[in-house]
Amino acid sequence: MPESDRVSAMSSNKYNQIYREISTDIQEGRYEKDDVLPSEHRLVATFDVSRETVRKALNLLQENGFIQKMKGKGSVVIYDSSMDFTVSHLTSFKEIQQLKTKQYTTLAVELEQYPAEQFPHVMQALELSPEDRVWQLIRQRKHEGQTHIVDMDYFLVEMLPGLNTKIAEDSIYEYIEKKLGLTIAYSHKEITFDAMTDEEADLFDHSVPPYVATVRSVVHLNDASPFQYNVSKHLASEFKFVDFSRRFHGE
Amino acid sequence: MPESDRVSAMSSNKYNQIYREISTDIQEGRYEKDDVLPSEHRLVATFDVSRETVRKALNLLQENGFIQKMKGKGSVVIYDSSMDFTVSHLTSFKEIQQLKTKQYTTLAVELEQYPAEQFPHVMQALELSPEDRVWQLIRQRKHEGQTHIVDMDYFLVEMLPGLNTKIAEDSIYEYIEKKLGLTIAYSHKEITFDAMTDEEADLFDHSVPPYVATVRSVVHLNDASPFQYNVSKHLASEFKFVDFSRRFHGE
DNA sequence: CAGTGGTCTAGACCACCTC
DNA sequence: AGGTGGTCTAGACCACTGT
Repeated sequence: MPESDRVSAMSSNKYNQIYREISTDIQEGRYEKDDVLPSEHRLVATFDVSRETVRKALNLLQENGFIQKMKGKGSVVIYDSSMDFTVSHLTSFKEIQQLKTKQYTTLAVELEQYPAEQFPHVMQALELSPEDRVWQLIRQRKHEGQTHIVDMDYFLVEMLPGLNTKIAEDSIYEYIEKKLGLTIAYSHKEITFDAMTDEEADLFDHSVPPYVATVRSVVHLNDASPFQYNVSKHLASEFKFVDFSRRFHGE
Repeated sequence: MPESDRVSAMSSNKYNQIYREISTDIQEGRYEKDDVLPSEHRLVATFDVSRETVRKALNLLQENGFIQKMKGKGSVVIYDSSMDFTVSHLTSFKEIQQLKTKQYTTLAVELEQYPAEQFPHVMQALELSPEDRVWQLIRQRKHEGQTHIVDMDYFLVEMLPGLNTKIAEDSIYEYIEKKLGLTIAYSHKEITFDAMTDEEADLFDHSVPPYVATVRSVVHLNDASPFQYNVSKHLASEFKFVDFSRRFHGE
């Protein structure tokens, strides 16, 4: 194999390439809000692919909030690059939200192994036996010296044997996907607002208001196995969650 | 047209029918978590459709959190009917969340027309002119005598000329979709956490904690026009937002 | 009417998993 | 090797939108 085989995680099928090309055009302003994309027929000619392939790309654009397709009219751009997509770190599952504006420094406060039975919620969420060993990782996310987020993460030790505080302070997801070759597929999240406990008040330097937005999530891999249990406590006054949803028309 | 034309909003294309049939089977326990669905080949035979049609149905099931497809293996059910999908009213865009457990009574506190310039945020979100007239609708949602949610809604008057408090206390969405024949397509939501204002404290009967979860959303129709601006204030201690997200693999 | 997107088909080739 | 899902094609017919 003489050529570069370093395509990495870049999906290289045709409809994904078309999706990336058009979404970049939208994000960089070559298409503006309310513009109409070229028709499917025209895109078929432009990209020299079949219509179904073009349609897959357009459906991706629609699902991700870039366009709205309209029968008889065309595909209209609905993404406004001037919109506010600032959002708390943890909601990084949605592409748009990768454009995070705040710079955080991450400090690993604790990284220890425990038997799973110490954390019944984790045991249940990750489908563990009481004697399985889990990492408990606690991290502070600071912005301008102020702790905005406290993350508590739980992983099965045997899946992440080499975890250390350096990795924890860089990017765990990069380690998981690039180094271990695992693929993250989906997650369930729950957001609630809670009064701070005393320990939390310490970690947040006794900020006001004494409330946190709690995001609990279970992250699953490709093979549907639950992989990570995360409890992310956000200083309530700094928390913002942004969501784009499509109406479900199947009932 | 001799036959019943009363198909209403029930999408009657093939892949939607297959989607509904299988999702019902999952929700009613005929498939359980970790079961593997029949293969695409088998479903093609069962439903007597082409493979792409079966695949559209399976993709819908995957997008909506019912299954996870795995290359070489099959489609595994990941939906657990025993899971907690209780959620605050406003997040009703996701199908799963229709199974709301709490019973709310709705009281329309105010329904008045104003010039749009009174509400700059609304004017901007709904792309109105200052002199456009908008409805302001304020509703309390009560559970066991306690106000849990205060909704403030804004609509362009000329789009909803017949709005009245009876409709407001029943279902506005039914009125919009069934009576007016409009189709809701998508929405942007923002969730933040705020201290109550004095007016809000009144509407919430001076509950503790004096904090609310604020969900601001702009709802768009089929033709991409912004239709509704909604600010939903939830008593912080009663608020819970549930999200299912798929990892985006296109970058 | 012509142009648009929505649905559906029958077949092909590939990559992945299990035996 | 045989079964699974992933991608892609070329073509068809339909429903909706505009002129």
